[in-house]
Amino acid sequence: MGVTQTHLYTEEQNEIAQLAKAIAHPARIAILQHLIKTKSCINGDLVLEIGLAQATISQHLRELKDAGLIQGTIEGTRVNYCIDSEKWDALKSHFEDFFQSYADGCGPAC
Amino acid sequence: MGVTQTHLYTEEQNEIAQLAKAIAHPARIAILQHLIKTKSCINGDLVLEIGLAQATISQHLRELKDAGLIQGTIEGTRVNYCIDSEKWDALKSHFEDFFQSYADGCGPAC
DNA sequence: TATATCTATCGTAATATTGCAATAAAATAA
DNA sequence: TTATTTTATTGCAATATTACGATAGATATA
Repeated sequence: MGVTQTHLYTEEQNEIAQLAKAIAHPARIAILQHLIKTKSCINGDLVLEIGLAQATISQHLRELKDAGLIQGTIEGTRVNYCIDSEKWDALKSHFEDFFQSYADGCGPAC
Repeated sequence: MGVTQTHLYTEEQNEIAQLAKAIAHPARIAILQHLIKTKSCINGDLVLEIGLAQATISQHLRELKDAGLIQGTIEGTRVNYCIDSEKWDALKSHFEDFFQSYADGCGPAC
């Protein structure tokens, strides 16, 4: 128990859910918005910007990285993170399709 | 520890994250897609459609209800659930705005 | 080389989520 | 009234997430 039974669902359902989970934390939303605003940033910036510990920010960054939403390039002692535009577009169109599937309002039974 | 520090973030960031969390499970995606397809359905249908126990489905339905994404109307011994179109549109435009904010690709540092 | 800076990882604690059996609650049917 | 049907709730176990201090690793600077 306690573990999501992914085999019960379609690949699409699992993928949408996984992408949603990647952005299902306000710190990760804040990180993405900051990345969008500055177009590149480092872990240290985020520690000041957001009020979390360095280890926690690093953990959130890795989750976004694992989801493929961001990329990090090492620059000296720092790391420049930025949005992965391909994955971002994939996420975007996935959600657009999902939202688009509901268009005609509620059925007669409601 | 272990609890999300919502006070660190803007209301918008918390709201997007919360809505994302509501759809961050394949069972809930499957439920929403089924609701969209049939335009109304009941818990029992979903138990057959998805392979989860009745209690588990009921739990997921409540999470979607708590998020405001679905409504349930009692019909005899059954409950007709359907999408809440207002909240759906709110979710949609929230995500659209979020995705739209990233448009010009990666900055010079990447 | 020694020190400082920046990020990742490890270990740990607290809390949340997922899933199900058992049971309760509420309405219908016999 | 007494089943029957359908959904919600409770209680529990397993797993996942969130957060942070301590520490390791890697690079730059004195």
